[in-house]
Amino acid sequence: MTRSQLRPPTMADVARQAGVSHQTVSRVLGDHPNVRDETRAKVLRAIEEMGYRRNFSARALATRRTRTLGVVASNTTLYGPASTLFALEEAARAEGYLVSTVSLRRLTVETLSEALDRLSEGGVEGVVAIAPQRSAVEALAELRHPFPVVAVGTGSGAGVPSVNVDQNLGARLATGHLLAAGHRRVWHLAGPEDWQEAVDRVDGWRAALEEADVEPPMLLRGDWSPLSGYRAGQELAGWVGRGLTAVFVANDQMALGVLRALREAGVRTPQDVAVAGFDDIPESEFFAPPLTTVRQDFATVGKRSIALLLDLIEGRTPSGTSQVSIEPQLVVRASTFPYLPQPGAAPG
Amino acid sequence: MTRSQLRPPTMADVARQAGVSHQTVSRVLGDHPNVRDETRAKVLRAIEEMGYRRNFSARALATRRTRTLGVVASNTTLYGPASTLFALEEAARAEGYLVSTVSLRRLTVETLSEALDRLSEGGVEGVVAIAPQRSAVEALAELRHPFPVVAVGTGSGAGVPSVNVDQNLGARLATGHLLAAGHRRVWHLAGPEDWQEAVDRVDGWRAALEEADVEPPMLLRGDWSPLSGYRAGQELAGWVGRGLTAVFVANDQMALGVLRALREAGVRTPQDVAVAGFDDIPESEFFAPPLTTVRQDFATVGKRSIALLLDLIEGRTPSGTSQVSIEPQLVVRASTFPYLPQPGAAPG
DNA sequence: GGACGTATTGTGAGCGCTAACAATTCGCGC
DNA sequence: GCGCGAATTGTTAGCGCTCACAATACGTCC
Repeated sequence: MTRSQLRPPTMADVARQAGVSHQTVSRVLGDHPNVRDETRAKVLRAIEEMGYRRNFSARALATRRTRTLGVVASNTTLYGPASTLFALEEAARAEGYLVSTVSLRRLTVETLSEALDRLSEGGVEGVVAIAPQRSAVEALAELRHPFPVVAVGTGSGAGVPSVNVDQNLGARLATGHLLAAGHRRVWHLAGPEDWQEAVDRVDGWRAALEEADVEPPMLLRGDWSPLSGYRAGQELAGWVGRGLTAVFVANDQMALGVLRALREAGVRTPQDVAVAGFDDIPESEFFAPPLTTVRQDFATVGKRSIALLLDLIEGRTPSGTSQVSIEPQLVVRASTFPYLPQPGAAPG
Repeated sequence: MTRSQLRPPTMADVARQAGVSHQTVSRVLGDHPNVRDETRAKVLRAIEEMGYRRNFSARALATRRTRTLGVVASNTTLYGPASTLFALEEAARAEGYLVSTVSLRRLTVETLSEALDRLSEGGVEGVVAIAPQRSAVEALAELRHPFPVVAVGTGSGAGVPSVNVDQNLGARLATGHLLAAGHRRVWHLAGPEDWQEAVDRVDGWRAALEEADVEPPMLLRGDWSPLSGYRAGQELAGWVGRGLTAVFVANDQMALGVLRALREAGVRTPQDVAVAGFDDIPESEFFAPPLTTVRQDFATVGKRSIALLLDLIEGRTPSGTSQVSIEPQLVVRASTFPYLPQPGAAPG
């Protein structure tokens, strides 16, 4: 780090300083075996002295590899997408890849297409698309891109390689848990219709009821937000005493709103109405009361997605058929069982 | 998109097909003015036909620009970092840059240094480091890197260009609000000591009290988590009736835990104890009761950070002196004023 | 001591693009 | 019909690296 010149030093500069050829420098940097220790030391010293760093673009051009993956996501401040994003980056890093992200406010054919173009121009070797909206799924299948794409959260129906948590199973776990606790019927506050996850959770809920030979009650819709949950909760409160004793809410944020609306209406949870959520956001354990919910293993989603994408990039796996499914897990807390876990009892 | 060959088509291929020189193709792609319309059309047609896409690495090598920025962050599943990340990417995209992210579990000198190295190898032209831990700040100042770095959340003390929300002001707003509401003293549940933001909030809290000629009560510490807030809340509950009527909690998640502990202890909020938080996470409005808190404008943080970083990259601004400060905003809800906003009244 | 195999180092040719400059074409006035 | 400037197109060098191959050095064995 002695000299500071306008142009950063090149491999040739280092080679000259070390008295070797540029190729030998390349070998040292590439950890090739056939370099004499003495030579290696000489080269490393020169590199250190000059503060040399290998030029990314030149390397990428020569090797035809950028070692960069792209991720397209939306709603990245929500717990689920943020966790998935984190897991993806960590998994990619473990495989020696860098991740370029494009975060969309809204996921439409246009924004998705634009995002893929951008990433393409940015030289990514493949893309993971966190695309829970159904519209996005179709777009993904149709759009042309010069690299493989793995979808996350699209459900397994699309003709695109994808990785998903089994939402249907999660919904059945939650609903089944409420039925097993003795509730005759279980209501459902669903997410937006154009979200595949919302659809799958509705299906799972319905399946669990039908299996128990119960007629599904009226379906309520929210938009994932606490506010929409609050409004639905006010409506639900009107059904207390008329057969409503248990609600399965499609995510924890809406469940928070439901809990609040019920409380305001003088309805006790879980004594009068039991409430279960979905996602297990970190706050759920501290809701009033602590929320029974379904936990998704985002770390595994990230790892499997990257693994699948790299398989596709290396041509190890035929595109189009690969579908990975991951099991969610029921977390039972006081909102469905008064005598169960209090905060602090479960790991924070 | 007619032919599918092993090697993707190059600019020379397109040129041949269009019957022009590769440089003309380059001009068309670069939107140069001096190209005849007819020629441009010919070239565009060839590009379309062959599904040609400009090679990122070659372009970057020739121009010496990757148009990629790096971001180092930690705790990216928390609302604050996630929001900042989102804002940064959006701002960078608006300026024509792609963002590569490295998300750390823990921010230490080693992990930070490693992250910068990775990003450097990834060819970024500059880096934004979301580094709220004080240890990270020192590391940033010392580490050598061949590109400019802008710090976010480090406070303005470090010798590094940085962008910060004025945490001290935010704490004074919250504390002052409680004092103005008639509380004699205001307690404080602080964040971890090694977070600059926690320190600044403590300072602001103290300043507001001193200005009102009030002796600061005992300081409590948490780790930002709801669980730590819950435990602190249990302790606080013991002080009710002995001078405790108001608590300023250093973030909303801990405030959630405090609210829960107080409720369990039979302490009413805000009638017995008023509680204010910090961050304004989306859930705050639906806590029981809705939480008074301090909102940070992450979108502005993102925009200003990217603007500063690009200034540094272009050499428009001398490094080392630039400090940007952004004002936070008090959001008053029912946890400090019983007759104030109910959920649904404020925008969702 | 010479031949042969192996470890080590060097050389030359791209990778696919842009920048600088050279060459050509075109339009127009006289 | 010629000359000139502007518009348009082509040519030539790299950008800094890796890959394939050539060259050299070093041992070892008979």
